[in-house]
This record gives sequence, structure tokens and C-alpha cells, in this order.
Amino acid sequence: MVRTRVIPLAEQLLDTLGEQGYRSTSPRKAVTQAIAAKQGHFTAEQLRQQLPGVGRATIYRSLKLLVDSGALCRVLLEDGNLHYQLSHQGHHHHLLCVECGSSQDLLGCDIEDLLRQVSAAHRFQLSGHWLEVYGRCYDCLPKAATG
Amino acid sequence: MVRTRVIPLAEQLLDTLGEQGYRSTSPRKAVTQAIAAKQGHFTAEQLRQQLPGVGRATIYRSLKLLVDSGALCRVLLEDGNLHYQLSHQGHHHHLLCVECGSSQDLLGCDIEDLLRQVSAAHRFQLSGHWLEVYGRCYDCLPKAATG
DNA sequence: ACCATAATGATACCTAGTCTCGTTTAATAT
DNA sequence: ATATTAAACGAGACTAGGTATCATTATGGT
Ligand SMILES: [Mn+2]
Ligand SMILES: [Mn+2]
Ligand SMILES: [Zn+2]
Ligand SMILES: [Zn+2]
Repeated sequence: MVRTRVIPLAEQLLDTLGEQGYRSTSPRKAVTQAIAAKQGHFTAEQLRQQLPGVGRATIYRSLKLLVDSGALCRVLLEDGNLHYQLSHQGHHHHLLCVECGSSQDLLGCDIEDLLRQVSAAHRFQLSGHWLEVYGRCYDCLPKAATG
Repeated sequence: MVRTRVIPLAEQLLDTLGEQGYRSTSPRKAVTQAIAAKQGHFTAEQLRQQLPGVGRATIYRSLKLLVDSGALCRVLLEDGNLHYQLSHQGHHHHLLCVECGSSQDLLGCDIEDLLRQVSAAHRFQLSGHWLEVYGRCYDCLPKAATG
């Protein structure tokens, strides 16, 4: 029987950085642990207030590393505020609930094909896109229903 | 023969505000004239440097009014910087060239239908979305071509 | 001309970063 | 274990995009 050690998410994040040659420092441990404990998305500022012992620049540096590595993704809320959240690796989008703020990942989205067609019609060479989708999640529908 | 007076764009912008009950003030005239003279997109900061006589808050307030009225739209560049530009009224998207920074409006985009289907599959009630498309415009393709 | 109030600019404050620079720390070679 | 050295750090200044407050001014309507 193989003893499977459950690697906490924080260690996974740290390992992700380690694989890219980044050192395992105590500020980075603090940041990854705080992120791993989070539910849903959060702002850099929230993280900062939660970790007063970690320098501001270090928090932003860590966030950047994690975004670049694909472990975190950036989420643009409808009010314009930028949040971060744990990411499914690879390109994807979010269904953001404007009631409760929850976020569902949109994985199998064939928007690429559509954009490729539209771009071609404009003689535009597509290289990337940014998409956020706003609305109400299933749990929040009853609240907004009138009839 | 009807004498058609060419209303400058700046006046149109001011009229748009006027129709909503906003007063025609000299700071607003300065802002709308500066915007009307712009080619393509611009940042709030650029506008501010161009109008040192107008208070910072007033510039941001004016931008907000014009965005809310639909006369201006916000454009998120790939680098994360937010720009403004004169808008075709109504919802639309942009094809943003990462080489020259130009922006083409994407008017007849059927992404709504696609999003509606995808949202329904996630039991999500769609209310809005934000989309920016990045790539190279036709004029910039030769520069990037290798063969 | 007068008046109510909309709008303004100054200022302070906030969020989100970036950059520099002198100090600390982690990985690694001995 | 210790020395080396580059990576990483925190402090602090700076940029950029905003918002909130508030005393003063200007506008539009009578
Ligand atoms: Mn995501
Ligand atoms: Mn537009
Ligand atoms: Zn919800
Ligand atoms: Zn171009």
C-alpha cells in the first residue's frame, strides 16, 4: 500500500515556483499559505492586510510569479476591480455572479473559433483575448425572480 | 436646399450631457474638445496633462459621465492599462493591435448567442460580459511575417 | 438681478503596482 | 559546518487611476 501524502495546496504552489528555479522563502510560504486558505477570489490588498509582516512589493512580486506560472488567474469584476483566484491551468474564462460574487470557471468554451472567424473577416490576426461573463448564478436566481 | 450646420464632435458630446441635465461648464467644454480632437484611444492621464487648467477630479468625473452616457467606451489594453475612446453607441468590442495600438470596433459580433448557450449549460443567468480581442491589424502583419 | 444647487478644484486618501537600493537569506559548493 | 553568491527581501519613493470631502464658484431658471 502506497502511503500517499496529501500535499497541501500551499506546498503545491511553492513547488510550482520551485520548479521554475524560485527559492522557497518564508515570505513566499506565508503568501502561498494565505492564498491556499482562500475561498474564491481576493484582491492584492486583502492579502496584504492579512500578511502585515510581508512587504508590499513582495506580495505583488509573488502574485505576479503565480499568475505567470498559471497557478493564479486574474479576474476582472464588473465594477472594474481586479481580483486573483486559484486557477485551472490553461486559458479559461469566468462566469461571475453579480449577486454573491462567486465565480465558475468556463472551461470548454469555443469562443476561440468564433473569434478566429470574426477576426479573419476583419483581416485581423488573432493572438489572444480577454473575456469575463457577468450574471447570476443558480443559487442567486430566486432572489432576483419577480414572478 | 437645407443648410446643414456641421456640429463639431465636441458640441455633440456636450449636448449628450446636456440632454441628461448636466450643465455646460467651461471645464466640460475643455474636456470634450480635447477628447473630440483625439485620434484613437487615450488615457485619463494623457487628457489630464493636456488640460493642466482642469482639476483632476473634474476630468475623471467628466470621463465617467461620458462613459455612462455611452459616448465614450473603456478599452482594456493587453498590458492591463485602461484607455478611453469615442464609442459607437451600444455594446460592442474591440480588435486591438498589439503592434501599433490601433483599435477596430467589432460591431456585428454574435458572441452573445454563444455566451447565452454556454451560460444556460451552467445554469447561469447572463446579464453582461466584457471582451477584448488582441492581435495584429492588417497593416502590421508584414512586420511580423517571417517567411 | 437673484437664488438654489450643480459643479468645481484642492486636498487627502485609496488601490494597484513598479523601481531602487541597501540588507538578509537560501541554495550550493567546499 | 562554513563560506560564497545570487536571489530575495523590506523600506520607501514614485506612478497611475481613482474616490470622498468640502469650501468656493458658476450656471440656469425665475
Ligand atoms: Mn480562472
Ligand atoms: Mn468601443
Ligand atoms: Zn451568485
Ligand atoms: Zn496594427
